[in-house]
Amino acid sequence: MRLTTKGRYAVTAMLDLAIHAQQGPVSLNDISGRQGISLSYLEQLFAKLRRNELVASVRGPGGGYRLSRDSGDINVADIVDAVNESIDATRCNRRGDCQDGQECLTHHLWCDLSEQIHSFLRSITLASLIEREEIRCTAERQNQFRDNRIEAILN
Amino acid sequence: MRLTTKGRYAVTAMLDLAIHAQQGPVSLNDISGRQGISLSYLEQLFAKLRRNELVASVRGPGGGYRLSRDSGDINVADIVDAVNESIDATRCNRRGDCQDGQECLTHHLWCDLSEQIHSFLRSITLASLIEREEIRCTAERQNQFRDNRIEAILN
DNA sequence: ACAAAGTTGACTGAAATAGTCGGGTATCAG
DNA sequence: CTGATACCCGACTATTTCAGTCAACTTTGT
Repeated sequence: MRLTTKGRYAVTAMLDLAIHAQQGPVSLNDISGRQGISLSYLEQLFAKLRRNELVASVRGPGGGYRLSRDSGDINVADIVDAVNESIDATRCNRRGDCQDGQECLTHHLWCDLSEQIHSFLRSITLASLIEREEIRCTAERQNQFRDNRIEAILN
Repeated sequence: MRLTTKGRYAVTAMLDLAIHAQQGPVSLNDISGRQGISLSYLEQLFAKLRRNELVASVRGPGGGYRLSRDSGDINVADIVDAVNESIDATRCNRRGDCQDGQECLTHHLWCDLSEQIHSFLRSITLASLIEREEIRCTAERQNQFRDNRIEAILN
């Protein structure tokens, strides 16, 4: 089981997308700027998110990505699963053939842990994250930061 | 955050140790045979477990390892932490400087997840694992398997 | 036509994993 | 005393994954 920057970046980017969704499609360039994630890497991640039908793309100028469903219908487990092939804690992918074709001594423990993590992440939707105070603050700060940069470039 | 065979092997080996504890020190050779983990790799893992004072060693013939405290006082989180440096889900190790010295958009989410996983693993002791039906069965099967092998060698 | 944006595939340096190997040292049994 | 058993330790390695880059291409709005 792994949860690395790949999964974390994906969730962060999706949340950024959800926050700025009301202003039409959001380009990866904007997300890259606000969240400090390299554009090329975002492209890789969004290819997977698109294949898993979590986002839809709009090509051409003014294009970008949209959530493919309501932010209340997308949970964190969906996102992590889309980019990390799986966040399973067992070695055998829950098949139970971890040792010589039979269950290893700790098979059930890892199954339980996997279920625990999954149900936790499944219980958290993008919509519920947007509600949170700290996240609204952080998002506000990031917009501010971007505005300052734009101003600096224009002057 | 990672949970790989390193952590899984460590827990499995410690559980094996706990199960066979009443017959004096358990050698890594025995654990290796029963659990299908390479001896050299076990040595690496037990060096860390010993440094974290989860086990104590007895050298010489008839030696092996003992749990350094009661199996009810050793939980799974202790073991995983001893071999994997940490099972933290955040990028910043909870410092909150994940993006340009400030908290990233999803910082609190990963903190919550880390806490969730940790408290789950902390709630499970070796003693409580031994109680479980499936584990008793698996352990019994592994003893059987070993006895068969010994018999085969003797004939 | 041009530029903005997504789409795709190949590539790479660095790190971690999952071990192996070879030599130690302590200690007990005979 | 000697040998076998077991822990102890450091160096080494093949493989995989991560995290990211780069280049070329297609689609589409103005």
